[in-house]
Amino acid sequence: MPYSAEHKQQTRTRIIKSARRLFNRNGFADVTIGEIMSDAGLTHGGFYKHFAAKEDLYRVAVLQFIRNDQPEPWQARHIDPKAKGPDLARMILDAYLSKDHFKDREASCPMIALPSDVTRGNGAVKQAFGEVLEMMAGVFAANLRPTGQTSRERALALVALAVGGMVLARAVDDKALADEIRDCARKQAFETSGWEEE
Amino acid sequence: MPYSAEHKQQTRTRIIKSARRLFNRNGFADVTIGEIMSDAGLTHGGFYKHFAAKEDLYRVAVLQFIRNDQPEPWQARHIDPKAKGPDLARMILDAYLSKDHFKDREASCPMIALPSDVTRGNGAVKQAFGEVLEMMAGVFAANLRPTGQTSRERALALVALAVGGMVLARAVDDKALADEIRDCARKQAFETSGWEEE
DNA sequence: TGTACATCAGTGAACGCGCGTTCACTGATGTAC
DNA sequence: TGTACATCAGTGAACGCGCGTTCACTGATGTAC
Repeated sequence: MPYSAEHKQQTRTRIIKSARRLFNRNGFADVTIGEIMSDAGLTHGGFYKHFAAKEDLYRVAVLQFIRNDQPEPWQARHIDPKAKGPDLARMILDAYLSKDHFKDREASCPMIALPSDVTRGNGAVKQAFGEVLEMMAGVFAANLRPTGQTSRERALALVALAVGGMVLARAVDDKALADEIRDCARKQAFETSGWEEE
Repeated sequence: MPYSAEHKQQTRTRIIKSARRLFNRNGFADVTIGEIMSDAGLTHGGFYKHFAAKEDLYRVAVLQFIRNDQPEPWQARHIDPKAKGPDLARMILDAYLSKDHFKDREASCPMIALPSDVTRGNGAVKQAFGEVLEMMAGVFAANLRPTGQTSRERALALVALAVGGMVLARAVDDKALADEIRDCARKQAFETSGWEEE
């Protein structure tokens, strides 16, 4: 066997990381395979030794966010890895609506960076998107006390509120307005969840 | 003067309308000038008698969509033009989170159809985006009783919840999940606003 | 009124370019002996 | 230990295609006389 067993896997991981950053920043259409491979320190031709097509990599790149075992900087700054239960849920919400997350486009959650791209994407990509959503909703639901609505219902609404707040904040020109939206979404999210704000 | 004075203006308007619908559905990159012109009943070459470049039309089409004060079908079906106050606010929320709006991609709110495109777009488009947001938040705020938070704070959170719910519903593959998200966002929105659900 | 003319919206072939993808090749590596 | 070999990740030229854009042309129209 030429090259060690992990060699190809490592290269593949490098490509995915570059892809995720570039797709996150510029969307699917405005990133070329050449750019991604060059960012990963390779040439464009080798791409097809790792992926069948550009769309294939796109799907994997979206999933990289939840498959990634290393927390992004904006997560690490707000989430204590030892935390559990409502504490963990509160920290995840806190990180999600943080200014750190707002600013770090390349490493941000794909639900914020790529919603309209994914909407127009193929089934596989949308399915990957759904997985991200379900994972976040799952953590929330596990730590909500049901009120009039079930905990899942409130968890999904909470995800919608957090994602919507961040998407709008990013799409707006006025920085003060962006902060205001993010802040209002955060306040309402803590009000709805009942988790104690720090 | 060949052709009547309005002739060119009418053609231009026809191109913009076609462009708006197609961009809304497919985004900037995946719509060709040929498609737009063909949709408007013309051939691609004539495009440059009306616009300097594709990007120019994109800007105009998005702005026209945003400034359009004629209600779309999905709005007309849920909003009584004579309604005022909390009734109107409730109807707007109802229309926004409706299945009609969900399905009508071509005429839907740009905050749902184009968020990531606009995020990567220029200042003029982002500013117009902010105008829609403020208009929607304004109607909500005027009809909310302040609780712990000001009515503006809750209004912005309400917009975030509605937009987030719709964006996520659209980006997901599973139709049942899409309906579920939309439903949860709706329930939470009515819970938060205090307006009576129909 | 009719006719010659000027204008310019609209046509469609053509061009240049960049992209995704393919492919023959290279060369670094692990294995066999 | 050294050497011949097989493998296959990675290279980079090339291909095909579709797109935005250009351009010489057409023909419908309003105007001049």
